[in-house]
Amino acid sequence: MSTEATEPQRYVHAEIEARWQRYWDEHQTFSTPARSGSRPKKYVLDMFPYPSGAGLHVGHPEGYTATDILARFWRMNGIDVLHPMGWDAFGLPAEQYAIETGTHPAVTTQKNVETFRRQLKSLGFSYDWTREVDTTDPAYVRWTQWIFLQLFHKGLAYQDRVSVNWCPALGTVLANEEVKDGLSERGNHPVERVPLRQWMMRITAYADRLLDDLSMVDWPHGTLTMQREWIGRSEGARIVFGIAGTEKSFDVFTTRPDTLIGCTYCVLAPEHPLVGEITTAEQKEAVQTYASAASSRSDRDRSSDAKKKTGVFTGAYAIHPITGSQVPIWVADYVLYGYGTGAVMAVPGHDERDFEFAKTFDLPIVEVVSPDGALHAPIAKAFIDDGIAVNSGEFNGLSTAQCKKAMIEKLASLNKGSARITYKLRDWVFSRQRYWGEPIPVYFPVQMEDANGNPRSGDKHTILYDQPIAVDESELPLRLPDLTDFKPGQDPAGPLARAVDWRYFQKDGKWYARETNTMPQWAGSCWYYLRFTDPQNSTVAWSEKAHNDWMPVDLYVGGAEHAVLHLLYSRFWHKVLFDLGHVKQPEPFMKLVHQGMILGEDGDKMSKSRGNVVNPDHIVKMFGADALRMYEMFMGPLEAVKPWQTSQVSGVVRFRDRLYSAVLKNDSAAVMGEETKKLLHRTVKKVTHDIESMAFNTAISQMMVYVNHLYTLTTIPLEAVLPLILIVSPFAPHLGEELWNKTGHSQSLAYEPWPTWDEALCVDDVVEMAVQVNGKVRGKIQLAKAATEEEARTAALAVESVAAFTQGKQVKKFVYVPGKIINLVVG
RNA sequence: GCCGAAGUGGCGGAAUGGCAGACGCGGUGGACUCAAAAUCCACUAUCCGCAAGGGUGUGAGGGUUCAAGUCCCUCCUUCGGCACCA
Repeated sequence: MSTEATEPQRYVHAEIEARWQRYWDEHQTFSTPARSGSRPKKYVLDMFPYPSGAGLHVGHPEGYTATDILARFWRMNGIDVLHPMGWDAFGLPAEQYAIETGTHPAVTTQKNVETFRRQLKSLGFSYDWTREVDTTDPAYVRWTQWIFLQLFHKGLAYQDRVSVNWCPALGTVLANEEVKDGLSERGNHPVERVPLRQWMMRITAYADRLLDDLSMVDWPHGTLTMQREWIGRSEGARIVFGIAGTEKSFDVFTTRPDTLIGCTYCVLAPEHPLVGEITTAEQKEAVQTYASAASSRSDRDRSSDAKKKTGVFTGAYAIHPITGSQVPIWVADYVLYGYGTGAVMAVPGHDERDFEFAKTFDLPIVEVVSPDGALHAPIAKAFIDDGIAVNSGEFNGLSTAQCKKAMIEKLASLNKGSARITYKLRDWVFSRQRYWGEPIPVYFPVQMEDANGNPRSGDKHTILYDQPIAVDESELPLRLPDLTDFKPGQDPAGPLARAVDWRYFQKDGKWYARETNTMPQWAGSCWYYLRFTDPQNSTVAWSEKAHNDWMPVDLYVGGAEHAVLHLLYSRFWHKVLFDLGHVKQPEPFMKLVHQGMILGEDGDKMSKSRGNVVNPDHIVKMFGADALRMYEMFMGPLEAVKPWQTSQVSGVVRFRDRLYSAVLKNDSAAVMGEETKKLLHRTVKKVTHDIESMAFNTAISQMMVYVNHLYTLTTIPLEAVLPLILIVSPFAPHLGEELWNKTGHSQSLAYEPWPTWDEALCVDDVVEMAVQVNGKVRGKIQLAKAATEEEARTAALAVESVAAFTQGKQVKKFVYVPGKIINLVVG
């Protein structure tokens, strides 16, 4: 026999990985099983990507590898797994590219999807590719529009004129969170505030349920907090203030009704409709100037110089609902029109902002809550904590909690107020003035000036936006018209307004106009997890059976950047669908995990401009898909933010190659020694537990320990490596399949039962224990776990290195924790 | 400012209150080789010491405990999120 023949073969990743990927494709290894009901299921979901032109980024495979490991692990545990992938493919970049080059967004999208699919396939993920969905596919859009209509029919989708962030350069409205310092987050174009007709989603109707049902899900603590904060429920009171000399009144919202007696002035938001009505002639000019200046500034600008308080007196006075005294009414932009009632009662003694404002404009400050019941005038700073009511007449002496209650009762009896709950959460601006989104399936009657006119040829007409008509479900999907010019233009109606043949149509001799706004990118991602259960269904969005088979999502993995918006919008739609009976659980995502961001080698966020982007194609080519997968899992805890280091990849490459050649050296006749057997069982146990708790880095480390041990053996028994092949396979599936095949198996290991362990082999009867003297390790002993305290003491004192420190001293205390530690306290 | 997460060798990181630094990268030495690469083996927190051994050490300072990276208090730094929410 030649030396070459006995030399273990090298692991040629390019050839082996391509071969197994082909095998999985040809054998449909990962097609989703038909559910019979007798086996448990797991729905393992990744946040699907936006297929950008830049292709996959090393950040993507991090979460995808984590879910793939669990999907493969659960299959091997006899669980039916749904593990799909798709594309969140509407969005601004494709449209921007279309504007620049004239290439249709559908063409760009298709090309990008192909790149993403090829790249994901090259990583060996066990997705069921027959379930792929694409949010831009008319067969998908159809059902997004269908869900919109359900919301519309329930009165949850409505039109309103709202002051929005209009970006003329992008020709679209941006969400507050998409605007940074008066510029658009994408492209840095200037943004202005203008009132526009918009489609809104009444998410506020679901505020309490969105808040309460967070108790039903297993999500990261921080994400739950962020959602709660975003909803921002706050309990307080609505209080009515009359306006002196008129019949008019206004409501304020306060969380501190107990401080009402200390109210020395009121403040209206500049946008408040009463401002124009109550301002006196002398103050008119100043107020108008102030209000118009405030309205032209963005929310962000208005809040950026929050420290400096500005405002103008209206000349009008409000009547205090309890004392009947008159307090001045001011206008100031620290009061937000969009929150509460857009008006506040100012209690400078007990609110920091009111205090600053009162100081600036020399308004009176009264103490009505005291920390100790005594009086402290003048007050040096606002006392905002709970205390005891003072200077409050009949309420004096009450605690803050008692006083709140008493004040609300008093107000109610006077018909001047009531308990009230307010939310920070606002309704969702749902329309976009863009081309590349789902058309909103609504149309409006058109009134022609000349009854024989044709709106398509520009004859004068009026669109009756207040009479929206839903497109009939049978006509869905309402497709986008083909355009060649995607430029946004001046018209806030968006590019679709130019497709006049599409926009205007006749029915029964009357003209109608389609809605030219489109849906936001969130729409498609709000319900894709439902479509994955039944992606090809052409009669319903998903069948009841498909829903029952797979919902809810058991594990959802994605970036923390979606902690609020995507997850909140998605939960909102889900709850609406729940109320309509289309889904059966109130919450869609049971367990949520955020993978941490992967930074560049320089420790900065990866970005093209920094030039620190790592392309997964390059890593796969150099080291192989299994190496990339294992490296990303070995880098550190999944949730942690961590820097990429290409030099570290060689560690997992060596591990893979050592494992490969150790297995190939196996001897089927050899029997495991006791030490090997114990370590194998412990390794299987630890890897199993670590996968379940998603501690992939320590699972890999344990397998490395085991492989290192195999290298100390002169012969490696086959029985010592078979379980190893199985437990490494979720991490390195190509390696697993190759070795499973080379150890005489003709079938894929994808459904091979997961190895078990013998607990008895995982515990030692005799352990090495450290012996401490005054907390410092001074020696080691071998001791039975069952040893008595007396045996332990004798053994410990017999150790020479220990005796050196106890010599001539008295043992004041003897600490013995069996199997853990011995500590001699001497003095 | 508020909320959240985190600070451990040269680097990534590990450690149910019980021997800090598993595992990996890098480094040093050795084996193999004509030589190199690859591979294999050993060592590798730091200070004093020829060694045996000892001292110090988990962002800083206190505390609880026989015992603290881990629990408590004060502070510093970094990252992420929110930001006049009445």
